[in-house]
Amino acid sequence: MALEHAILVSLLEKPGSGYELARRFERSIGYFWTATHQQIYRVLKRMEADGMLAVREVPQQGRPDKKEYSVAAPGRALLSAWLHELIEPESMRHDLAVKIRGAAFDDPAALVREVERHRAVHRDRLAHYLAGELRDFTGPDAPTPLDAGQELQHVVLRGGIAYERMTIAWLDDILATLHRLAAAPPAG
Amino acid sequence: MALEHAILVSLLEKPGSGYELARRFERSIGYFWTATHQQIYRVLKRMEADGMLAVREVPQQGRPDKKEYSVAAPGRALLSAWLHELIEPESMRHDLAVKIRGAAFDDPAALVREVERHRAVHRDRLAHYLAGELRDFTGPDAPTPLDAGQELQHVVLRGGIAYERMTIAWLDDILATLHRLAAAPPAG
DNA sequence: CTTGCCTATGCAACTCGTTGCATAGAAAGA
DNA sequence: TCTTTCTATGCAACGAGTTGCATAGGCAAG
Repeated sequence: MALEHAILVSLLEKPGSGYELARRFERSIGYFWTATHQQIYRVLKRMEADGMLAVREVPQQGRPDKKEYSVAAPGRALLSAWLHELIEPESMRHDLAVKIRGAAFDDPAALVREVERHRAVHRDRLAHYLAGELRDFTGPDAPTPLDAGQELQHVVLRGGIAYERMTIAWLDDILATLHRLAAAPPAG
Repeated sequence: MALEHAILVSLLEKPGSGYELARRFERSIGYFWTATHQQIYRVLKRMEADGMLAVREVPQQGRPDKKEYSVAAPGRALLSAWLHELIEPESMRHDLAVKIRGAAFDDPAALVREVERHRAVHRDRLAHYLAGELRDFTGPDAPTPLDAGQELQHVVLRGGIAYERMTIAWLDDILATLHRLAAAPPAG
């Protein structure tokens, strides 16, 4: 159950509403975790009922009121306990890999456009991460020196960058393989 | 719902029982997808009821009988339809990244052992993948030339290898960052 | 001879995560 | 003016995935 923990971290970094959290999960936190607003609202409600979070109703002008959540002491203790637990390393979980192995029983060439589409998405993500890195950590407008929290955010972002670069190189490898198979005589 | 598709691919590569599938999901298929035996049994039962799979009772000596599943024509059509669909690229989803950002609100140094543990797991996985690559694709006992299915399995395995290498490099980056933070004065 | 592991299948209960839908006021563009 | 988009929250239903437990014979180590 890591969504709880991701929410705690995000709210410690900055308190906010469910809606704001959902947008963060499309951006910085979403580099390594995704969640829809329904999931977030549901978990926020449960965590608040359990005393992990505090809520504050914030009236707004020209837009609906919001509920601003922040981390209460028990929530902080929960996060701390989790940080000291050992968690299992995760695997890749790529639908695309299933498709590629499945293509052996169908038409491999039909996958080319799909792989190219994925490549474009990952290329855009990489560009987005690199722009964020320049803006927040390595560019002229970035704070110097970085504090511990920023250093930790930066190393996570570097992970996202490395992941996208690796993925793009792999997708290129897949495309080269598909083209080789399409060019070669179809028997073995 | 990709577990269905992963099962179809695995059964097309070789028919087998739920138990055998569960073990494959710990190995080759598990490079990029995981599933427990309960999940697999449940999905197999549903897919068989839907006519996607055929079952054959296989009596065995010295061990319990097993149900050997194989892909029926509708299952093959289902897989083919999925292969021609466009799927969304996935994100990383690393618990560890959440922990690292959370460490800013706790003790960063306490994460060192956890990161080192993950590094050891990924190092072992990489060694395992490289051994498999040598055995099945690049070594002297590998078939030459590879057929299309083997080429596709190889490119998926290369993805796993690239992923593990990238992950190990990132974990080293994290360790270096944690040591730097521990050595530096704790203020900003 | 007892404990634990391997093969083999399965139920029950639960949480996690997705999809579709609904509400509702404000702003911006066609 | 009409439609779309943005902010903001939420329900209902379903499917995906996890955890604990149960059964049951064979095999091997202590």
